[in-house]
Amino acid sequence: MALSREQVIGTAVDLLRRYGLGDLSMRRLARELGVAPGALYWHVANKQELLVEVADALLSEVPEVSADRPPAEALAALALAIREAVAPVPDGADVVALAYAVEPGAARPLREVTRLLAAAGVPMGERDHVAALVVHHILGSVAAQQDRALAAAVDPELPAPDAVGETKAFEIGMGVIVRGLAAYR
Amino acid sequence: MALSREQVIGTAVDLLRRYGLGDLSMRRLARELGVAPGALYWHVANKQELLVEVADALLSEVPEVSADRPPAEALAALALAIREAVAPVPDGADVVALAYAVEPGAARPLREVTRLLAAAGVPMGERDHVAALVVHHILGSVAAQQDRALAAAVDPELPAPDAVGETKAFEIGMGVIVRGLAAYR
DNA sequence: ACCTGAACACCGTTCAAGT
DNA sequence: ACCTGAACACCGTTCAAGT
Repeated sequence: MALSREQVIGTAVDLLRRYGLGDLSMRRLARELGVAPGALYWHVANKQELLVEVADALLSEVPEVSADRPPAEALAALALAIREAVAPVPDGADVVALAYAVEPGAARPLREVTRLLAAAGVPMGERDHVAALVVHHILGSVAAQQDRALAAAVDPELPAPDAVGETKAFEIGMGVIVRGLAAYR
Repeated sequence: MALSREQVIGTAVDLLRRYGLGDLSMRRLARELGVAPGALYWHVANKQELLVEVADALLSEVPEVSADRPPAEALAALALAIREAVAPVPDGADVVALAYAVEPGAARPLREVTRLLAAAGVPMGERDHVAALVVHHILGSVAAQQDRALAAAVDPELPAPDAVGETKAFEIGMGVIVRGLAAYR
């Protein structure tokens, strides 16, 4: 049976989950699928397009946030949920950051951030920029954690990041943002 | 005369300033210096170490912030200064983000962020995490701007980012953080 | 329509051997 | 001490030619 675009993206997600971005090359992906490297270019235009699709796949797993809470609280919960979807995937933050840079509003959970900011009283002209702050905090914090995990794997002298501590650190920053939003009410 | 480590780093900075990360390869750098690729490895351990040094060089240009202002105001000025040092260098945000991940406190301006947060009343255990929020906002915002600039260069349909608007967008996010810090006083 | 084979123009890193 | 030459094990992308 012929290769499909979904199959290409799905295997790319698997490869990322298992080995990280370093092993997600077009050639390695082709080998995994049992085809020649050139075959992939019938299904995706290039590697960048593939990575955007991979990021969308990761973010599609973020659960929808319940609407019956105060917006600031819902925002904190959503940020945590995005974090939890991206953090366990090696280099997940880098991949999502690339996709967000290319098209900020492509993935549903990221659009939801903007929607909650609207509900929190952030005016139109500022919404997207505050959303960017929230997204950069999520991705920056996850990327830093993942870099530390990588460094600890290479050099056993270094301490491995502990998940609870990292989440706490993230929430401290998120708290500053949420308190900063109070001024909009 | 023999090659020096400073010469290697300096030429790497030049290459980054002129052509971006895509053209800052060890082989291209060696060609620029008129040596064989292997020669570089006498002066730097590997490419990652080189990039950390490049990031330090970029950040060393950030002017010191005057101490006679209220800390929150000084922090906003410092953030803007860091932004202005990194933004004109293609892929500058990526390079500095890598260095910050490897050793967060290595560069002076980044340590200064933490110092100003202390002055703003942020307690010890939270300082580094709020500093991370500020740094991620700076680097995330610059990286997004640089990605848009790249996209516009490739596809002339897309609008080129305008520097004034980008700075305004950055300051909106920075304003949220600064107001969030007021709770610590 | 979908894929192969082969090529093009690259990478980072290592290391014996030279000066 | 410092560098060359040459190799190793890779990259992303293109494209004529095949089925």
